[in-house]
Amino acid sequence: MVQRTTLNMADIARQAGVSIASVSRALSGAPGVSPETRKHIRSLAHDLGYTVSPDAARLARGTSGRVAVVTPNLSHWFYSAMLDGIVTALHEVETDVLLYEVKHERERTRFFAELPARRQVDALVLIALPISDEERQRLDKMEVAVVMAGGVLGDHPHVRVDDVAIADQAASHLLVAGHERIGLIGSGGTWVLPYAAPAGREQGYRRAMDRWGVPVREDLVVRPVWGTGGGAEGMAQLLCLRRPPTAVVAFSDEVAFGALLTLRRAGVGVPERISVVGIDDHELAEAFDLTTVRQPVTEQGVRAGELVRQVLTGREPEESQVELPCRLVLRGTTGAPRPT
Amino acid sequence: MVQRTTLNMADIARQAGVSIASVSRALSGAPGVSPETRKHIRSLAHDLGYTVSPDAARLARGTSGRVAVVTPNLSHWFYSAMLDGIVTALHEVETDVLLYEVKHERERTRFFAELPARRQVDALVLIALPISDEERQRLDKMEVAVVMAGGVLGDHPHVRVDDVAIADQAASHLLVAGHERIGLIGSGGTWVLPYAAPAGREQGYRRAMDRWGVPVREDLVVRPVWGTGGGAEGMAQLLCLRRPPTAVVAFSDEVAFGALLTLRRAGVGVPERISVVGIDDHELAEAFDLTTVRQPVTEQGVRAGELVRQVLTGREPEESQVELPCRLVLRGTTGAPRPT
DNA sequence: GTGCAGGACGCAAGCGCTTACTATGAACTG
DNA sequence: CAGTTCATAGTAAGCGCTTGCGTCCTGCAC
Repeated sequence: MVQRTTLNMADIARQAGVSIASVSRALSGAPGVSPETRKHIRSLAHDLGYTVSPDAARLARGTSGRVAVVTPNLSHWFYSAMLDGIVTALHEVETDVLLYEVKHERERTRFFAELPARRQVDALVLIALPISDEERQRLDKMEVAVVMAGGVLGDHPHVRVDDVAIADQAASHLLVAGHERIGLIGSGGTWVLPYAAPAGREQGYRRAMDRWGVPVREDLVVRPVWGTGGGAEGMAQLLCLRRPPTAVVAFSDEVAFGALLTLRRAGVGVPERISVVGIDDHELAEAFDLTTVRQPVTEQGVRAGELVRQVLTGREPEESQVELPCRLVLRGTTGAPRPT
Repeated sequence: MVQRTTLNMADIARQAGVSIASVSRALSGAPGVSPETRKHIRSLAHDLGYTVSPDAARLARGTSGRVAVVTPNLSHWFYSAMLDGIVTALHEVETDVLLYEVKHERERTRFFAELPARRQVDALVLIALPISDEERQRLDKMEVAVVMAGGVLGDHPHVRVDDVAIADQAASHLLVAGHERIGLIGSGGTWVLPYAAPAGREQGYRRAMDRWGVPVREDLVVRPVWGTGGGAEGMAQLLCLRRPPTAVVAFSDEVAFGALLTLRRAGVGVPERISVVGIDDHELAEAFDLTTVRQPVTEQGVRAGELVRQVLTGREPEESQVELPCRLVLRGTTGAPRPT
């Protein structure tokens, strides 16, 4: 026997001198109560500090007004900026967010295995999380709506940027400036399931080079592990070459930061000797004075949140596969190649 | 009438040829069912992909196994690293996390006003969120457990670092190296309710100076707005002085990053001409080669998560006011003052 | 053989809501 | 003035679970 501890809908009903049903209707906005009654009940509820129990409501109604957001990582800028957008958008429509972090392969497997337990949510937002076919099938079989933020997942609604185009822009910028020996610090991909971005971005780099008729020198393409450390290492690798590149495209800003660190330590002038362009426009890119191609991360999150809302509202969203534009942000780490 | 869409406990009961009560007991681990029956029911439930509805369980039982985490900001490193720790710790004990972001004063007010609605959670974790007295009282009156992560809140359990000590360490490092003209880039505090860190850190700076008998020159103390931009501006301000400092303590690493940018642009050698020390050990501090005082952020989150668990388990935590140690991380932005 | 303890299980009363259905009376219509 | 209509309000049947209590049965002591 659990001690009754909070106010009840019945308490409100009693005090207002109406039935529980009326209270429910008044509070939920459903029709069937006169404006005055509604107002009276509402103000009473407010004064008493009463609010409808979401759990009971969910049980009775069948939907929870709750959404789960699943992210592979919380402490990295990209994911948290995305999350920020999602939460902001969802907050506006009074939708609660349940947060799940699945860092490792194992956790992911487990998460999807336990997914049925999560039927406490109406929808699932995946932040750039790659999943296996089997997991996708499980998802499809469930009655939750699924939205992908920062990627693609079958026919589910999604929001993302064009990774190929984004890297193409980065490389093109260097090509336009006259660079030819352009390196790429890509990503080693230590994941079991591949994230979409690395492959797409490498492809974009190659596409741009192709278009300009500049052959890709494979020794200028390195793939260290992801992150600042990897960037530093990758850059070091490139510096060891007989003829280092005059410019590099970094797979992401974080990688570029690492590359810049190596260059600074090596006493290599940026952009005099080597130009560096990143991808993402990390919140600290400006502090590094890094030229980069900006992808609107928080906005992607917001859009994803809106997609969720639309899907939940029932009406099929006008446009459920959103692709946001990216654009070059010129700062101080790129310039023309030094005349030989 | 909502269409029954998922499996029911009744479905399982029927198939297993037992009563609903037995299924509930078998699945929840409660006593009262024979080991064989339990096993049978469990495997059946597993095969059918059935899981107990958390909502119904909560309704019937009165507790939700859900915790709300409230943060003023999601996209900044500090908060998301903290969140990361909290989520990780809570994930281990199967506690779901509801996430709330309250960016502005107004949202905060609203959040606390609506708090009763949140009785869907068993506990509340506040990430370094300053709240008003009135709000605190509301909190105290509610039956939720409250844990503060990265700060103090009345007698509630909390995890944090000593901001005074942390800034003291930063300044001392410079003093030991022989600096005397040490600037402070603090924080302007545009918040209505003051965050604890700024004041504490400024105090720590002053304490260290005092201890070394070095008078604080007020013109060397600037308080721009928080963040990288503020840091850049604050540093610029200091550079304008007739005699700029030979070293600066930045209120946080992000501020230090901005300061470094200004110095680089101004062509001022770091640390030859000016040393810079930050506070926090931001995930990118290493990329900036920034000397800083490290505070264990994610770990604070983890500890906060553990506090929640303890509080929820009922047993009063052995130690509910945790203060984690910080330590200087030497990197390349500090050195001895240049001999005059 | 009788009595009793105790384990395994079913019954049924909620938990706090939503909502289909029904009742009531006021406002209209012809 | 009877006959309708319609807005408002109440009744009560669940939603899917937990749990106190009662029942039954087996095993054992006397």
